[in-house]
Amino acid sequence: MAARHKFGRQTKQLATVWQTIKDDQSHPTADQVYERVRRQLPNISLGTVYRNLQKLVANNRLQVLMLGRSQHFDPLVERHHHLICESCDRVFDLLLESPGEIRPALLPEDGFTITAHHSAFYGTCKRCAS
Amino acid sequence: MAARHKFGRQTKQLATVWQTIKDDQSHPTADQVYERVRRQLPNISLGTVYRNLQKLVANNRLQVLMLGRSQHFDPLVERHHHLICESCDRVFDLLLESPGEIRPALLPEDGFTITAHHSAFYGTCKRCAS
DNA sequence: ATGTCTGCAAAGCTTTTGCATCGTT
DNA sequence: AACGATGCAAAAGCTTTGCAGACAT
Repeated sequence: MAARHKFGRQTKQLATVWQTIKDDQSHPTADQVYERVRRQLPNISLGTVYRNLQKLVANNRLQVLMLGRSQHFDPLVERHHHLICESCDRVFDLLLESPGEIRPALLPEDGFTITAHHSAFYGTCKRCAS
Repeated sequence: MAARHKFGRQTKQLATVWQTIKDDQSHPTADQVYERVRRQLPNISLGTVYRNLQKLVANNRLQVLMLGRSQHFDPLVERHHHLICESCDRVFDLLLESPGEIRPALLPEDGFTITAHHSAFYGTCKRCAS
């Protein structure tokens, strides 16, 4: 009944996954996290990495970004958007000045050229609200 | 070398896929298109549906929207955004008044409640541009 | 002691692909 | 006749899951 129950048990696998990703700005995939964590815990399994990443997402310590066919994990959980280079596939965080207002100064290295964008709005439709 | 070469051959599979989706606003997945097309061409294969959908995308007759783990196809190819009901998973098109300006009047049935949104901007980073 | 978490491997789901054959041009 | 498209089935890529044993509390 202690507060930490909601986070489940403290295992070295979970701790290592978190340590590996908490300051990472490269938006790694589960597999990339697996490869890095493996250097410290050679016996960890990919399934465990997935389960721990899910747990961190459920506890709001990570955000998931779906790109192509894979999930990318982002320790920046405040609402923000993404800049995706179609040439090297790197992903940059794009912070907002105020809701809906983009801060151009944060375009990476001041040199990102935007050629397309897409926005998705999530919520509840009229039919489901009633 | 005729102009129609760029569209490839005219097969009844391609024609049926197109007829099935061209006026559809429900953003069906490949599998949903397959199920509908199958009612007219019972022997069509899922692989053929995928190949024809790809062809229509390549010819700019369809747009792809990645949601969760699946591709959704949209015959509305002008730049627009999406409204996704998290309760029933329906997807609504959201047109723009001018680039970057959302037209609230188009919120489906005037009754869609937005709780979250995410934007992705695509382009070229400084490193790749040089 | 209890029940959660782990490693392993198998299965799942969506999408792609190899190949022999069919059908358009 | 030529070669692009099809059907079938297998494979691929990513993620989830069943299970028996290990571990945290």
